[in-house]
Amino acid sequence: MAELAKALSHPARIAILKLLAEMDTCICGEIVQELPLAQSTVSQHLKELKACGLVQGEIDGPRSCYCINWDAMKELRDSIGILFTGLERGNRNKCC
Amino acid sequence: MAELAKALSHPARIAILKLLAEMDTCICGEIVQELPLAQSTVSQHLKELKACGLVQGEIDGPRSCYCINWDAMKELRDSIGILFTGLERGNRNKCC
DNA sequence: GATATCAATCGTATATTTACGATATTAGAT
DNA sequence: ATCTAATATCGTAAATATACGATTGATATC
Repeated sequence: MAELAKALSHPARIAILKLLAEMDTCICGEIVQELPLAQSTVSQHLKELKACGLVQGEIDGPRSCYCINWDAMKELRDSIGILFTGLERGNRNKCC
Repeated sequence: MAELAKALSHPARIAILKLLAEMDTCICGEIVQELPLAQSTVSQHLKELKACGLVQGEIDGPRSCYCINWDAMKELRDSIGILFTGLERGNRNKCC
């Protein structure tokens, strides 16, 4: 879980995930155009997102096609959900 | 949001949050006992969790009392939720 | 006031992350 | 076969994160 959270711990990667989530077409280097980062840097972030499973990649001719792995996103949401069980119970603290 | 995610990006901090969420009493140095880390390290993690608002602290005599800030947790859940709108729509990808 | 306890902070060594330019790789176009 | 465009990878510098021991600070107890 910490691993998945780490993927979300950088603004650039969140921006990438948002882009992929919004565009239904799985863009590739269009991401580079949208972000103020070098191509190699974006490629590196995409690699990390792919490594932890949050996105999938497909080599489509000379260009690459990335898209969100919604199953992994579901897992992420569920695992984070554990932390919020207290919210549903309306937990209040004894002190603080 | 990246800032909050970063707080969750380390196993020790997740462990601390879980401890605080489970025990209704706001423990302090008991956390040190539960984790295989030095006191100073735990203190540092607590400081980070406090800095991003996920936990609150109170100095109670010679000891410190920490507890979860449930409002901040709610915000975290909501902000992360943005990424999952596609899940509710049953999003499927065009490719990959 | 001296002492003990709990926790925060400091200093520091090591590891990891981040970003970039340069280079390599791949496949379509000429 | 060559050239071009889109990406991935490599090498590397700078910044940040992590962990620890040592020290400091605060408060209760003797």
